[in-house]
This record gives sequence, structure tokens and C-alpha cells, in this order.
Amino acid sequence: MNRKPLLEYINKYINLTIEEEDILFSKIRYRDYLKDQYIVQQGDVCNSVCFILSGCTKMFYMDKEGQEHIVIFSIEDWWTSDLGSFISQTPADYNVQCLENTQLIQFTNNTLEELYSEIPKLERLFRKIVERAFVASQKRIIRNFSLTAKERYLIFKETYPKIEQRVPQYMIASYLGITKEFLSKIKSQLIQNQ
Amino acid sequence: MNRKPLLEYINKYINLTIEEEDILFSKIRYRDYLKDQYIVQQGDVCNSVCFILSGCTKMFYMDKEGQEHIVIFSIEDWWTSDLGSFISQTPADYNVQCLENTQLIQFTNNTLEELYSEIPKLERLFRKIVERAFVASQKRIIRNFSLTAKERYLIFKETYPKIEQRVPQYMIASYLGITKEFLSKIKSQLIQNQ
DNA sequence: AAATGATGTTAAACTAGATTAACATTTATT
DNA sequence: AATAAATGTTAATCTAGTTTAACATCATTT
Repeated sequence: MNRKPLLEYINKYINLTIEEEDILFSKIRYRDYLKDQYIVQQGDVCNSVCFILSGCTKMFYMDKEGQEHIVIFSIEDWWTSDLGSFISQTPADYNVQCLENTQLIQFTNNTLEELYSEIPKLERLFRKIVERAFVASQKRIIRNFSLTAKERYLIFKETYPKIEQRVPQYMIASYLGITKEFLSKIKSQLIQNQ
Repeated sequence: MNRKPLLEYINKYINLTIEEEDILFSKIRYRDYLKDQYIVQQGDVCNSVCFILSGCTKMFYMDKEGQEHIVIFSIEDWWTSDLGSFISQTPADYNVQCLENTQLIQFTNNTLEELYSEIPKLERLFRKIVERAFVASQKRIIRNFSLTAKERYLIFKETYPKIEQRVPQYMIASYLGITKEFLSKIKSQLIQNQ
């Protein structure tokens, strides 16, 4: 299997020797999921974090009214998991479902613990990855408070132009925290005012 | 100075030898801030993360209209910083200001890099800290989407009972993403309906 | 004790976004 | 090609939360 995407990604943060690369790839597992399959299900304990090689997933929370709230989309060269469930080994709050056929690399709990002890540098890698994710998450909280839905939509389009094209509009509405009807209204307003 | 609070905190995640503890405390710096002083200012590059020994801070974003949006409160045994600015060494998006006289331990960029190389275990510590912070941050995004302001207020009171007592109500409103007037309304509704 | 500033409350008018419902368009299935 | 299922749009009505403004309370300074 092709090692390139993961190695290129990792090399942005740390440098591995050839031997370390071999250790890494001896422990991880490739997996293929079909469109609509679940990688994580709300209520199950999530036992892996996954690096996406191709495809697209959504992570969402289903509330008591049965409404879906999308936390994040993930595509190639990014990660997906319910990290909260993974790190504390408690039932997942979220679902992760494939929006396209998706190929990924799984790091299970055991895999990761072994890797951390054999290649301590990976501790740094994952610290840096989570740092960035945390910063993005905090930015999103503030945006949700201080910007209107229209402004948030424009930022979303700018930030994730690829995702805009690949997923249905009603899911983008869910990610933005608005209804699909209101997103429709925003889009028609944007078309008129230019 | 008293090493106990930081060591007790660290011991929840990793174990340090006596020698490692000494290295740690030889590199960090204690600081005292007065009420209302700024630890980080929007626009400056943030060059430390701080562990709070006593006191209370707010981290907030000031929008173009001059409105303050509180991202998080921090009290004893927790951290404060603009992590985004700190890790990428770019101008801070947020302010961190003391709400009480505040005593803290500063980890500067250099301090941390030295510590990581002398005590690699600390890499793991900070990975775990950021993991938890990230999970809490994602939970908050979902709560803001799927719960009403009243529900969010009740959860806030439950989760941070100490903070509720210590900071003015209008700042709690800001943290919840609502106006102080609406928080007042919520509180009077809660008093009537019981 | 009076005065000033910071914080908190109440109520009326307003608005961003939700809800409901009907219809339009695109995609998948037979 | 026809039908069904999924996705997207429009418009009317409704509501959670905002805005404005006046007033109340509490703390600090003189």
C-alpha cells in the first residue's frame, strides 16, 4: 500500500528515520469503508483514530429529538475519530459516517501505545496535531458567537472549498448550525446582491 | 515557592522522578498579576502558557464592534494562554485578563522546548492536556447548536459552580453567547418556575 | 453622607433564524 | 422511460434572543 500520503503529512511535523517508518507501517492497518458505513457509532467505545487516504466522512451528534448536528467533515490528509471516547475509553458521543467510499489508516489504542514507546517522537507529532485541532475548534466557538450565519457560510466556503462541492447542502447547514431552508435563503440573497 | 499544586496536577497524567521535578522547577518562572492586568493582549505574540496557582482569568475576543466574547474562564489548577498564537508565534487573536489578583507559573516557548528535550515525558503530559481541552471545546460547539440558552446556563452552573460565584453575571452571559439582559430573564424565569 | 461608576433588572419593540408546508429538481432504482 | 427517493427552494408564520432605554442596586471614592 502507498505510504506516501501519511509520510508527507508526518514530515510536516517531525522527521522519522527509515527504520522508524518501517516500525510505523508494520503496526498500522489499512481499511476500506463504503459510502454510508459507520466508522464510529454513538454509544460504542471508539478504539481508533484514523488518517484518511481518500474519501470523506462526517462526525455528528444525534440529539434527543433525533436531529443531526455535524461537528466536522474530514477528507484526505486529515483525521477522524471520537477523540473523547478514544482517550477516556467511554461510550462515544458522536457518530462518524462515510459520505463517500473511504480508505483510511487505523491507529488503535494498542497500536498507538506501542508506537509512543518505540518512537517517542510520535508523542510530539500527536501533540502538535491536537494543538492545531484545538485552536481551530476555539476559533469556531467564537465565530459562532460573533458572526451571523451568512458570514459563517462565507468563511466556510473559503476555508473548505473542496468540501462545499462534495457534500449535500443540508449537511453544510447542519455544520453551520442553521436549517437547510435558511441556508437556501442566504444563498439566494448572495446571488441577488452581486 | 510551593511546588505542590503543579506537581499534584502533573501526577494525574505522568510520573516524574525527583531529579526531573528539580529540572522542571529550575526552568519555570512564578509571576504575580493584579486584578485587571493583561497576561496576553490581542495583537501581541503570546510567548507563554501559564498554570494558575490562585486567582481567575478570562480569555476573550474583542470583535470589530468592540464587543467582548469570552472564550473561557480559568481558575486554580488550570491553564491559560492564547495557544494558537503561542504555537504558531503569530499575533494573538485573544486577550487574557485577570479577574482577580492572580498567581501563576509561566512556561515560555524556550522553557518548554528545553523541557521537552530534557524530559521527553512532558511531551506526553501536554499531549494529554490538549486532548482534553480539545474534547471539551468540541462538546461546547455541539451544546451551542443543540441546546437553548437556558439549558446552556444550567449546564454551566453545574460544570463550573465555583466560577458562577466569582465573576460578574454579564461575563457569564458573554461566555454563554447571550446578552446580559437575556440572562437576567432566564434567571428570573428559573426562580418563578420552582 | 454624597456622588460616581460598575453591575443587574425589567419591559417594549425588533430581528435573525426556525418551523411548517408546498413544490421543484436531481439522482438512483426498476 | 417511469417511478421513487433524496435533495433543494420559496414563502408565510412564529419564536428565541437582541436592542434600546429606563431604572435599581451595590461598591468605591471623595
